[in-house]
Amino acid sequence: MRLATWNVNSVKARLPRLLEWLAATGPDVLCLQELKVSAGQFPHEEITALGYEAAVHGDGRWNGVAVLSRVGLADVRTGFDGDPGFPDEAAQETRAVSATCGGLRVWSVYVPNGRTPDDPHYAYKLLWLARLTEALEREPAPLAVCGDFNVAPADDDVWDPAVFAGSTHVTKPERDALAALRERRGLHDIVPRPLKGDRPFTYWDYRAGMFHQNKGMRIDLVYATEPVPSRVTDAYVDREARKGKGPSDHAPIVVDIDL
DNA sequence: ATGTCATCCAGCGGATGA
Repeated sequence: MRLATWNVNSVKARLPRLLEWLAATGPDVLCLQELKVSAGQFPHEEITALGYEAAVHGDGRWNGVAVLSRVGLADVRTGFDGDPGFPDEAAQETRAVSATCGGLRVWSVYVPNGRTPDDPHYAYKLLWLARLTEALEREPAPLAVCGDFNVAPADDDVWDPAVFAGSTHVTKPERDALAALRERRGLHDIVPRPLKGDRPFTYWDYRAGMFHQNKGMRIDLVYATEPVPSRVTDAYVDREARKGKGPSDHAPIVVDIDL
């Protein structure tokens, strides 16, 4: 199985590149984040034409996630029990969707950004991760949780730790929340190889030539329970998809698994 | 690093979020 995840930063703006990438790369399952469309506006026709079914959770301008599959799409669930919402429980955002694809339970998640550690969105981010952890404990195996976690798990996962000192994505509470999520459900971090450079960054800010200088971050992650990690035959960040005209600011991760 | 991008609402630019 070829499993992939990609924050496309608007499925509408990225559609030509997404379709081209799907045809060229041929993932069996693709998790998408930051669709920025309602479920009704999702380009189902174009995706279906390439042989994929899509489970979509989106409500408009922000967020939005999907699971695309060409190996079956069953037991689709949008959101999860305990999703805290912001600014209150009732204002749930479209940040998680899950489905069973070819025997694998797959989640596509878009963790809240957090903005700054003193912002209410930061507390929301930590609560959201805690509630996600609880929801994942109720999920069957084998399980893969893929997406934009908006946390760099270690200092090596940012281009210069000094630049990020004290800012969101690298704080201890965020990293602890991520570690708890992994440990409580037995999830393993499937670290992809970079196609260039020594570290598998997945995100580079649009500004200041950050991609060109490889000043990136590893904030998109693929977590999976055994036996998936021990059956990975290859995993890489497709930095080619970050190049050229009109890219997302994130690159896809591609994982090949001999299930 | 704060150099861009996408979106919305209102209307061709500013606010918002990342």
